[in-house]
Amino acid sequence: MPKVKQFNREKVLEAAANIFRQNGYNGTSIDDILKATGLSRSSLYDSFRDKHSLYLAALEFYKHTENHMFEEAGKKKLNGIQKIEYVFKEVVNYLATHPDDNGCLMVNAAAEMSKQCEQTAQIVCNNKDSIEELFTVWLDEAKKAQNIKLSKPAKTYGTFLYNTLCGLKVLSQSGASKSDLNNVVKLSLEALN
Amino acid sequence: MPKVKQFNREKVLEAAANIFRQNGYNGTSIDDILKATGLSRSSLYDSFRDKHSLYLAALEFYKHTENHMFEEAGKKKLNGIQKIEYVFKEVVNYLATHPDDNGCLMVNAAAEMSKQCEQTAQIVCNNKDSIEELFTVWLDEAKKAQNIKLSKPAKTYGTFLYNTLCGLKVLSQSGASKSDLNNVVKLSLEALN
DNA sequence: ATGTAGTCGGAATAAATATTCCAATGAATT
DNA sequence: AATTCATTGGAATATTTATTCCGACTACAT
Repeated sequence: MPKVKQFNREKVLEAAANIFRQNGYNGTSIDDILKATGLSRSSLYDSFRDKHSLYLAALEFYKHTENHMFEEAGKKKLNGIQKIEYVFKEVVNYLATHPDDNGCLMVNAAAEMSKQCEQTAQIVCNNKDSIEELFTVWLDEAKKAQNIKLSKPAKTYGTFLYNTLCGLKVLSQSGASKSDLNNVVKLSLEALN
Repeated sequence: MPKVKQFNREKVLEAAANIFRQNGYNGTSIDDILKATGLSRSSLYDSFRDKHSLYLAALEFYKHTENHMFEEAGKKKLNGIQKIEYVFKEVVNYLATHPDDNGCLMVNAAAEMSKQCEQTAQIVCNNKDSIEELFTVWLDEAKKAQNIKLSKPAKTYGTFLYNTLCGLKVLSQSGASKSDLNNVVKLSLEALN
């Protein structure tokens, strides 16, 4: 049998996602990636085809990571509203405690790449749809349990909450403090009537 | 007297801002800029120093353009709330009617450059502060005129509205429809109690 | 008309870039 | 121990990049 893989694919994708998040796609060189992932040049091209394919793989990985956090929230013994609160608390906490991480790879991808790369646009769009949908499900859950009464379709509020989420990720890159972010979350949640 | 300038500085900055908005800083080459602005290579370096300085100048120009629209809203015979409504309507309309413009240069700069370039971070931060402040003034105005009663400091709502604004600019790059954007605005404005 | 000084076009440069290629390495099976 | 083959390091390549430089041009005051 041949030599076994010396690197862990998930660790590599995580490191790649981090470096792309910091510098953007066009701002990250192959050498940057090699340094960040510890990969050899050959391994990168052998296992991930090229820089662009690695970027898309890292973006997908990032999406799954974030979705995983959302699904964890979904499994908790909380009502719909509390799940939403939990998710926003997690996001704000992450943004505030990782000031050097340059926000969110997905938002950065939407800003930098969605008009240059159709595949990125697809991932960004799918991500929006799935998170929006998750919010919507939780809102319907809360409505059925009579924790809340929505004067509009739940989907409308789902979009609103996703908009808040995207805003937070930009705001954290624009010099906002943690209490700023918390206040935004508080007002957004109070808007659910 | 020497030959007079053959190009209009504002037009150049506008064209530069547009191409940077579409491709990002690192995604835009000098050749892209020359094509977009009609400038000669020599003129670019003579009049704008280098690519990076041109980027910062274009970002400042973009900021002034957006601020101008906001100040126009401020001059209208509208109450505070109506001014806010007007501004959001303008933004949504622009985003929806310019699908190829890749959103907002300021948001894209925050995402792509704020961690790589201290000067960009400064401009982004100043922009946040001034727009937030404008919202806050208008909210205070509306409160004084008893068009609204705010249960929290006006500044808190100002930040919230700026967050909504940033969200909209990301959302429009993530496949959201115009009615999605309108619904987000509607819910955000209803949150002002 | 002539001189002046900023403008322009494009060649030249120098550096950075993504990607390919190949020989050497090393882990696991036989 | 020998064989196997993916992995690895690094040199080599080809392209793109930002920037500089210089000669030609042109609009204006004299």
